[in-house]
Amino acid sequence: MTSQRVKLDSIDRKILADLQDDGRITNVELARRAGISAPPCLRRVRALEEAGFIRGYHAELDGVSLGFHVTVFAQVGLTSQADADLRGFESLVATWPEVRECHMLAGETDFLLKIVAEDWDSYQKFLTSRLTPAPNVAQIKSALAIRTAKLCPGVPILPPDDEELARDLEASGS
Amino acid sequence: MTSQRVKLDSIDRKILADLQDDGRITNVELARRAGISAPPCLRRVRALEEAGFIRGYHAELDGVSLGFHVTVFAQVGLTSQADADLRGFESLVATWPEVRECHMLAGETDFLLKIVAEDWDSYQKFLTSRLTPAPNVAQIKSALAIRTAKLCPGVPILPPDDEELARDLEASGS
DNA sequence: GTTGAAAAATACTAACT
DNA sequence: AGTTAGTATTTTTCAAC
Repeated sequence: MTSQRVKLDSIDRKILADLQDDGRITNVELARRAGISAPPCLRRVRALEEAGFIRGYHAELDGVSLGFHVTVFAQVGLTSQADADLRGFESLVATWPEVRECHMLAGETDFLLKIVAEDWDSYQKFLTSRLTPAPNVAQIKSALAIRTAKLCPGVPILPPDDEELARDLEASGS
Repeated sequence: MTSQRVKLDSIDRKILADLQDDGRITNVELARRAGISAPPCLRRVRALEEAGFIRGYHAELDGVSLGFHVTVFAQVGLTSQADADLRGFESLVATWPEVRECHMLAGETDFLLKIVAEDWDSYQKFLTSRLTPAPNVAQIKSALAIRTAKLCPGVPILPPDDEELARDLEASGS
């Protein structure tokens, strides 16, 4: 962690894109795709982890196969918009495993929650026993997701084109 | 792929929960936590992958560090609700890397898109050059996410409690 | 200070019990 | 499902630019 790289070169971007695409790729394959040998590739990965560019690694599970048939986006409005109350709601939501995402929206100072449940009944139970009675909750609008057409993890990081990669490879080799 | 396990026992659930939490966990550590030895643990993982419970593995990247400062939830209404038109929109959206998720919502037959961009300008550019001119798009409501308070990947699968795990371990050992 | 190469440790895979 | 042996990968150490 001694060297905090200020800027990512195209090799780093290629590594990050490949790791987001396949989190269990072997280091040698990752190095081969990036055009460098394995040891410096592993050092770059460790550095990227230490620097916080990589937050972790996760298996992507199939929700439907595991019995989670319902995804709901709930828009929650609060009565108080004081910072302490907003943080309090976020802290409470963080303790509920059904809530997978919690985003604070601009303009109307309310939250968008992505909630995953086994079926509609269990979601209703969560709604009435957890979310509705929570402090500061003024209104809830639930939108059921019929089907998920696309579900990409992470960010739209693009692997560098061959030209850029070749240039940085030459720069790192000289 | 010969044995399609019809039901998951608590050991499988423990394995899935651990893999979702840490996708690069070693097989020996995974086996240790599940209470079985490494080879059968790896066989279970392969079976879970073949059966489709595990869709893949991904590195979780930090969007802000990588320059993606904007997350927008766009609610898109279409003019035509014919199945072919819905599928056509989904297919088009699938080609845009900025769109990370696309969910079809119930009731109003429109879509909720999760869009990640570098800044507000690049989002506007995407909006005017890609989404707005797309066929069948009638209206778009954009909601900017100020901050993301919670972002859990996947599903709320719970690791089995020790009692249930001990029972299944005894059953598998006999 | 970073990269490339080689050796030691570890984990994974495939057999058999 | 557990054990053992073979293979491959990761990790560490060292030399070179």
